[in-house]
Amino acid sequence: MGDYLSVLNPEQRQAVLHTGKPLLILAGAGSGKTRVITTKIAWLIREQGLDPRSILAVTFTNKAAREMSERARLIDDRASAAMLRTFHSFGAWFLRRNGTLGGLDSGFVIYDDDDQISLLSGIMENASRAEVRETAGSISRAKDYFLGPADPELDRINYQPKFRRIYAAYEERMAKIGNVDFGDLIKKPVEILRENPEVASRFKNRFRVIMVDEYQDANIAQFELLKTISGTETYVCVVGDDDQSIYRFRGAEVRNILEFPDRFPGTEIIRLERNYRSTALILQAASSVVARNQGRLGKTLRSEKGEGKLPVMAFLPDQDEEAAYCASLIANAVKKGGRYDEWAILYRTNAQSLGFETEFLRRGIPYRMVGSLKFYEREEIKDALALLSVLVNPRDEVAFRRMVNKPSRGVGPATVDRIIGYSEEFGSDLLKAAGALLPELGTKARTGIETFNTVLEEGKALLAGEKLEGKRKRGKIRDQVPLKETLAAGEGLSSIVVKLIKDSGIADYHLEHDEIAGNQRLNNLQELANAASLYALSMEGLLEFLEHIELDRSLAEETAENSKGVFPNGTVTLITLHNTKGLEFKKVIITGVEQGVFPREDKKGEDIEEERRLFYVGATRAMDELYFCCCALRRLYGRTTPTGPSLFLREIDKGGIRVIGNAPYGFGVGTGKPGNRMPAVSPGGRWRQGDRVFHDDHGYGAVTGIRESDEGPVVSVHFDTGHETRFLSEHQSSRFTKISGD
DNA sequence: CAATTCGGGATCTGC
DNA sequence: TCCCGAATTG
Repeated sequence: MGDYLSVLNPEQRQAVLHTGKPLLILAGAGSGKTRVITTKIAWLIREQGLDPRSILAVTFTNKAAREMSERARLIDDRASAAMLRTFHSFGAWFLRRNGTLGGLDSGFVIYDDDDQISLLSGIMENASRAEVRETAGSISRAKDYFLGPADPELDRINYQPKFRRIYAAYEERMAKIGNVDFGDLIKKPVEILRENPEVASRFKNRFRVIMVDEYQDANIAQFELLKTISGTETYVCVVGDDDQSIYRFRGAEVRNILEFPDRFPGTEIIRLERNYRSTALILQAASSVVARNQGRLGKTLRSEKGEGKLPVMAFLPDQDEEAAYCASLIANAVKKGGRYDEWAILYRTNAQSLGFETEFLRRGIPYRMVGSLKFYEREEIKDALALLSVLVNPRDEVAFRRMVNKPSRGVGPATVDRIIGYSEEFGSDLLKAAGALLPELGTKARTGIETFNTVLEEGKALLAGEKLEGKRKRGKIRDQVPLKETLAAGEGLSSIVVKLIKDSGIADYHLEHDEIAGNQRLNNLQELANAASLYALSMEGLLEFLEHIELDRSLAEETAENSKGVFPNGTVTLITLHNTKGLEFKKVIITGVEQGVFPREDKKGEDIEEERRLFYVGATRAMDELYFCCCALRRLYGRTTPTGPSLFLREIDKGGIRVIGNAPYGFGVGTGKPGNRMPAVSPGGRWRQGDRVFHDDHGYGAVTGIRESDEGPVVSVHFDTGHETRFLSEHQSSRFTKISGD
């Protein structure tokens, strides 16, 4: 037996060697599940003589898919022929080949949330922005649950009677356009497979082994997809951890993992409970919180690393101090010989990253931000992508609307509506409809449409004629471009990206429109062109490029990161808690662990359980050191609000942590070091008699007293208007702003 | 049609 | 606080 098996512990080996019945691997954080999956793939090929092409491994993120592919290949090269994809990319792959069975042309573009909202706002004409957003969310959720507009159960998603009608209209519109949204990437394949048993059996025969990673994040539609492509002979193996299910908000269904044994009869379960990543004290802190959840299978993680250092709970006055504290921790550690890349700063929402960025820039601490680089959400990038979308799919109403009059070409909304109404006669082809409508338009609109059409036609010609005259044409185009040297066409597909953004005037538009960031915007467009250079200059290449962008937003991050230069000690990672899934760091600081921030104020019931799992995920990223930061004041929505320690901090075993700074009154701990007391905390936490306060309704006032009650400290306030009030410092503090005192 | 102003809402989380 | 869309204005 190969020595690649000897590095496994008994449970891992058991999981790798398991065959026959369906298998559910319950893998705690840091228990080596990726190693198990990759080893299993290699083992199946090597020892079981399986054709790699008959193995399908599904993950949720592209990062995970890439990592898995690399690691499997390291053990056995043939693993590269196995199909390793995310659920969504598998769906897209399926639809490109079999979409016609469901009335879908293979040249579809994937709509993201914004596009979805744009499309929907055309249907819900009088609705507010928020309402459209909400409805778009409902439609996505419905698709996650595999519910169509006619489904009786649809009420559970959105009980409004009109929702069905809107959902149906949306589907109809989308079908006419010939594109798909994220939900369709899962839902449509299932529908096609159900309606075409011969296709389904082809898949059931092709895939002898199907593995699903992070199974706790699967939604109902994804479960259905798994069901429809796995036959009686297919070996199904799912790996997951119910404690790490953090995507309920987008339809993930923990029940999938809880009920897996029922849905796949004969399932065997293997638990991986040895944790190789974190110290025992870190696991203890993480587990003591997640253990409060009701709906969980329950498992005991044991550390293989020894007790380690006490996790730290740092209480800080405000978010500026929080950033300063983190910066000092890191700077000191690096001074002692540590590396920047040992550290990660975790936060609940992207908005929290700003303070750290400022502080790190000021102190010269190198950092990188993961995930939040909303590169593809930038206006100029979306514009360029919309142009490319119209090129591959001239029925793309959303993209057409966005770009036909941008920059302004005298094509007003009335004209656009006419074109769209007229497009029926041209199989919804908007470019053809616009062309046909030309004679009826005024001079301004006519020249505008002509320009737009010409740009796209030339683009199309460039795509189609590449083999014959690609080189010659490229030269010519470069000459006619008015713009400075800033945008350079490179290899392959990048030439067409550059051509479109120049000729359409979008590059100039952004350069001039935004005096401050104009150049940056141009750089971003260049970045997009650079990314495109990896793809072939053809329709297929363009489709691949667009699909990659929609499904894997990390693409631009990597290029942007490379240009930053090399740091000898690496960079600190700034990252949202959600984005840390699957990652690990030596030292982790979880920031903003305050009630109202994490968990957010509006979370309760099952949502709180999900936040707890998120806490668990974050804490178990840490290998050696773990810190929690909790501020007494935080600026939220531009307003400074008093905040209290998160529920989760209260749930941690106080024996297993070290406290730094002033824990609020009633928190249950003094200061970390006995005998070295910090100044006594005031009753009522941050409130003291004599403090000046401000209240939105009553204006200015002063704290007149604090007394204890069953529910915690009660603060009395006398307003300058004469009005008297009392509030529970614990719960209602957020309505009062302290303006003096300390 | 573009520039300016005003007011309200937003910040979750992400394939 | 900031950003975006709608309304207002030139």
